[in-house]
Amino acid sequence: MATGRSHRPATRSRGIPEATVARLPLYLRALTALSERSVPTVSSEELAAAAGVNSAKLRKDFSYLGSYGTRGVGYDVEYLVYQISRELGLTQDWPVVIVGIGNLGAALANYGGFASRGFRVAALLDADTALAGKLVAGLPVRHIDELETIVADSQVSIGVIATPAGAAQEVTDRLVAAGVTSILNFAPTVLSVPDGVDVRKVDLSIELQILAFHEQRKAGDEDRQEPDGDVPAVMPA
Amino acid sequence: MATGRSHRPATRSRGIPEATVARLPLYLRALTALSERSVPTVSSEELAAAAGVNSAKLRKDFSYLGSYGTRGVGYDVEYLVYQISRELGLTQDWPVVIVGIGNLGAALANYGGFASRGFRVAALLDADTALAGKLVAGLPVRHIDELETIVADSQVSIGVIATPAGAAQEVTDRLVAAGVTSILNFAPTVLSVPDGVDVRKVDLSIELQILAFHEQRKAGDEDRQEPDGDVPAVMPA
DNA sequence: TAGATTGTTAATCGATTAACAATC
DNA sequence: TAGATTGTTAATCGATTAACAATC
Repeated sequence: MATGRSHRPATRSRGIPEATVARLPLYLRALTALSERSVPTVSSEELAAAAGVNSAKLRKDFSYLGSYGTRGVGYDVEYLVYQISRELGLTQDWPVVIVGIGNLGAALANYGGFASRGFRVAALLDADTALAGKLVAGLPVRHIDELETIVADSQVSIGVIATPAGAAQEVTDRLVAAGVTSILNFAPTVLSVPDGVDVRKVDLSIELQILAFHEQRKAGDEDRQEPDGDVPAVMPA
Repeated sequence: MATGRSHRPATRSRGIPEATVARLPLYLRALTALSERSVPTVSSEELAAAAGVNSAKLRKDFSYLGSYGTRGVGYDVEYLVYQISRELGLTQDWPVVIVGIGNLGAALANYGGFASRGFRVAALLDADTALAGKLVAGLPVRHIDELETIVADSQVSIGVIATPAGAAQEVTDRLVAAGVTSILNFAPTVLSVPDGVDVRKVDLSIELQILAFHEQRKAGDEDRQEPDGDVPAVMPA
């Protein structure tokens, strides 16, 4: 979660809360849909509904970006799309490499939402020499040994890891050494990285376990009269 | 996020914080690794390091589960594995259906972490009749029209959506109508569900955008002298 | 007993939300 | 002007963290 040094000039008080940053893409998606339907303006209430949050939260979030709305009217859709895109850094091009072109890596390479938002797949890398040259999503798979060259040549700063867990740390180390400073990790491992490198993790198994927890509670509430709270099968009463 | 009614008997004060629930799978994974190496006990400090959190947080988290440690000694690995598994509901079997067997759906079907934690793929479903019968991860793809029967027959309460965004809401409605009460959504859409149904969302595009935001800030700190803060290309100076 | 480490307290921090004055 | 809706305040809630007494 290190965000680098924070010696911001008081341009206009920086520091957008993480929770807000995480919701900006949600707003952007809803706004893009409105834009495609040529809707000119939208109220916080409507937009919040489309994004699945409450409107007070949305207005608070937007207040960190500036005053981009008009009281009594709402927000100009196009203008807000631009402002949020700019704030998120999507007005520039972000070359990414995907490492590990198994089922998941291929799925990611084919994912449409990539290109549409300033992200460009600079290369697909895999350790399996048998894969080299094979086309996935129109791009040739290249060997992992080309990692350093590609990251340097294409100025890649974002890496996506879709390797097995066992390979993830080594790949991370190589990416970081080559100059990558943001990593999206799909491998089920905790990665260690130096300060200044951001890691985000996507973990199917964790999400399912969280669902199971809540699911179990629902079952406990209804079926049986609660499968016995805290006391495990170890103790007498 | 609805967790159903909460008329808990004061068994021993329920209500594990969401943030804690979300970390239990992390601890469990670290503990499982220790268990495989036959490590008998572990301190909060060691386990926290392995899970990538700080030890105060870990001890606080565990305190919600009960007093499963021994002062001066640490935690018994096997016992803790069992307690956390039980708390998460992983001591029972959870049949899940995966809907949408494209690249991503296939990747999910092949994902090993599934079976290892009480999750069992009850069926793979797709709307494409051409896919029907094809084996993916050893299971035949079945037509989406079998959804209702399968959910009922296999007592499926968890559904995984890996369809295109356009199909996700309809699939959700059918899953919910058929009795599914937990949904893991990989489609980039906000789903609406009735109370009592939990939805968790995994969104590649959102994760990348969050990384881009931080990446942009790093670049702004070092390269240029900050790409001009708030004032867009619209205004003069 | 001395050393180690848990479980809990209390302080702090960050996020959410309702309410409403400002203002289009 | 009257109605609508933003932007902001302030209260509340939940999560994090350091510190340490309890206790093995």
